[in-house]
Amino acid sequence: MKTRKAPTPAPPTLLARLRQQGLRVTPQRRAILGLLSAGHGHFTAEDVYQHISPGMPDVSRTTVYSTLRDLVERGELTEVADPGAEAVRYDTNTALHHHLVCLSCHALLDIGRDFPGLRLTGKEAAGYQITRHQVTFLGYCPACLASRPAQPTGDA
Amino acid sequence: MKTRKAPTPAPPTLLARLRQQGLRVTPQRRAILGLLSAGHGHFTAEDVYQHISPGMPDVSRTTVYSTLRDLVERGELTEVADPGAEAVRYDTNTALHHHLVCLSCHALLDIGRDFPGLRLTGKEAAGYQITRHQVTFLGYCPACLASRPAQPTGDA
DNA sequence: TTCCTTGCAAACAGTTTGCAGTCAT
DNA sequence: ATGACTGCAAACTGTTTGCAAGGAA
Repeated sequence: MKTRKAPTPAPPTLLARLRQQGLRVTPQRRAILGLLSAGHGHFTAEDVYQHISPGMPDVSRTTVYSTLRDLVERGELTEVADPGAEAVRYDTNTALHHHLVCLSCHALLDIGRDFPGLRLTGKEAAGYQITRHQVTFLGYCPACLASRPAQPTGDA
Repeated sequence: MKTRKAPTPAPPTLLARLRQQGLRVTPQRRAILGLLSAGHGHFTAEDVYQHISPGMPDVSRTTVYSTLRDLVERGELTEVADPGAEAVRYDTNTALHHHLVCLSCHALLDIGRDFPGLRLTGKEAAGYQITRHQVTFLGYCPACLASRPAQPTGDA
């Protein structure tokens, strides 16, 4: 999709940022980061591996895992909390946002805004230093709703 | 703590509820449910196993896992979402509440109230049937704060 | 008696690690 | 040239499954 356009000056990409942190830019990392930068998605390590394998037959899962871990450590990626999920999913959107998750198929949607009033009292915080908060809406996606015997509309 | 008081009529306990659903009450289940009912905690399967092993040397992890799964399926237990956690943690508090989690040691605190305004617009919900929501506050617990080189107070 | 439940052992999925060769710098 | 990075294979952890014996109803 990106076929040698005019020589635009390279923006301070994820790649550039990592290079500055002393990480070496290898073809594998280039591929992984390229995928992650391509759009805001939620990938599992396996997803990443499958996506880049075609164009890079030699990649190993090991490298994918280690690169993802490096990115998380550097705050360029966050892990998505999803009970019942088989594998860890990584979120390329590190800005404050929330999620809507399907309890059945684990489809994941971003909710790109924050909600006011999500603050704990000093007592509730119990000495914790809170760095962020995350709201997860749980439910059933349209597809799963269609193939289910109608969920009760909720009893609470 | 509960040492044979006056013969109060047995309340509709977890145990009773399960019996009604056709589940058989075995000593193993009695032990597991006893632990879970004892207080509102957050256990991993291994935790449960370790807790009941002393008084019941024959329990197997298999039974613990299968019982926990049954309980989740029946809505008597919920899985706690915690990115970075090694194992699934089960929450005996199925009422609407939220969590405060330590990013370092994964200590988990209940926030026993809801927050107003946590509703998605129809557009945001995108056809999902939302059944519940969950707020997770992430940060560092006092203990981890003490053993860390002072976290930045937060840049946002 | 019936068949749900248990526990063992083996299977599994996701992820991590040890190590020697390779490559970015 | 140097040491970070890679990839293979094996190790590991948490969890699930197959199956025969056992126990609740």
